[in-house]
Amino acid sequence: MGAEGKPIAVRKCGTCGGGREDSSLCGLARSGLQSDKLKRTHKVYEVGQNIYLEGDNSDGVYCLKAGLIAIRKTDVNGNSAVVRLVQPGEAFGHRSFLANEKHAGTAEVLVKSKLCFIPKASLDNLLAESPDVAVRFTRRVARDLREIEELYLLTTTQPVRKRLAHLLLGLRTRYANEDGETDETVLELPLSRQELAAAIGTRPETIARTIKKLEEDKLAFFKGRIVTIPSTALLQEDFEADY
Amino acid sequence: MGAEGKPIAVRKCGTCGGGREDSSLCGLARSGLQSDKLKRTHKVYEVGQNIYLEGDNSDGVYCLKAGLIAIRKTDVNGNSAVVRLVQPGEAFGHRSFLANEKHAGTAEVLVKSKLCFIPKASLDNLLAESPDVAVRFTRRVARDLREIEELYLLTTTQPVRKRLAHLLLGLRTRYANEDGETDETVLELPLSRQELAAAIGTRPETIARTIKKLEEDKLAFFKGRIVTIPSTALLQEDFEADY
DNA sequence: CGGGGGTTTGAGTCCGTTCAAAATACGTGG
DNA sequence: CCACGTATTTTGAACGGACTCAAACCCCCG
Repeated sequence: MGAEGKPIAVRKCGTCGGGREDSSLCGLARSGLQSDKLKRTHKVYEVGQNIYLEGDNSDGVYCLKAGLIAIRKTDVNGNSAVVRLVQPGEAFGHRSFLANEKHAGTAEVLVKSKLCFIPKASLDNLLAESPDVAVRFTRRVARDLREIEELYLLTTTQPVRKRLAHLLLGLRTRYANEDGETDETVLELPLSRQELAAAIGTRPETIARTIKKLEEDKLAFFKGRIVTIPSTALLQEDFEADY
Repeated sequence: MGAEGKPIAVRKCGTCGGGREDSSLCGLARSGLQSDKLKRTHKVYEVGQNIYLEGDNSDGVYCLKAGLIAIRKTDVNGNSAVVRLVQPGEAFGHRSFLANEKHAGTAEVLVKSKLCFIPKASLDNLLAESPDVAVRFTRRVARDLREIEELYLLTTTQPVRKRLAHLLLGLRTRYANEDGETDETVLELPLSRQELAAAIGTRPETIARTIKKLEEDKLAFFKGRIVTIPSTALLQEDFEADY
């Protein structure tokens, strides 16, 4: 009954930005049910706010429209790690909903964010009526799983320099101004140095020193939050190098 | 329409061992479909064999009945990390099936293993007919996701000593002979030192040295694969300590 | 009894951390 | 718009955990 038979196109949710393919919860939801049964609310959060805390009950699923969110896990001793960066077009909070568990991490706003929220109840209806959507959700989580396994491998085996290069290359897609001609890329970091450090699992001091090295090697230049990469190909090369 | 309405009890698959709750693919499958539509095959693998390789197409899902499997991811430079240890009663290979992707890791047999295999085709039927089962699968992956996030946090923030203590504590449940009286635990490690090292993301030399330290502190004693833990409470305490 | 892989030990190095101080950027009120 | 106070970032120096390389050791198997 729910949804059309063929896979719901990889579509963005209303005003959702570029979006990671197939992650769009909003688009997903809207194609599954009539919008009258699907209560979506929209919210705006300022930098530094938390959308939910580790240990909170899951009350629904979020989809980021604009801004930047970090999902951070903390242990009993206060150590913490940023487990994921949520970029516009991506969903978050879905893991706990799907597992029927409390939130396993805190969602912190790094950049003023607009997001839409679909309450648990709506989603339950949606899932019950539209098996299609369930499959889609499952894929989403299965991919999240692969992604964090990759992050785990990267973080446990590569030095900070490579992890930073990797992050820059990843951010480039969304925040860059590529110069069609020269392969030079200018991007505005959506993160502070501290956040940069947390995102790759190191300290701010190390970030500063690593940045300096990258500049010495002319792979990237940092002026505040503006990063200039003379050649992404070169940076990529450095990232892949086996030194 | 398949399956009874209420949640299929958290049950073990036939001969599957203790099993992690709700992970039992076999039990899951059996309650969803008649066994004639569900083709399960049983296989035995020797130490050192690979059940599937990173990059292989997913052809179905496995459930470990006895033995021990490591899921290892490798990058382009040959660096690798054990992303998960599969213990009896647990499913593996399901991520790729659910995401409809190629295997993202290699399944290596660490201890002679018996397992059952449910081919893709059977599972597709199962999922199509029994939404219940789909939900269950989704939960499974959602929990896998939480677990590896926890591993990520542990590995990026804690020194080898703690990670080793954590692994011992985890293995204890399944492989230990607890002494009801004294809190002393004796367990036979299902892994070699090399595998121990891989499992916590370090080198064999570091494992050897760390073992020595644990023995100096009288927290655990190693004779070959036999580990004696005078007090799991003490070991746990050391693991949680904030030094 | 002689390999041969796995494990342990030793020495030296390196990357990243910690602690502390200096420099810079930032926001707020005057 | 400037000045000030605060927070962030950068720099420096020293430490330390884990790694590398290499050799010795051990245990299991043939």
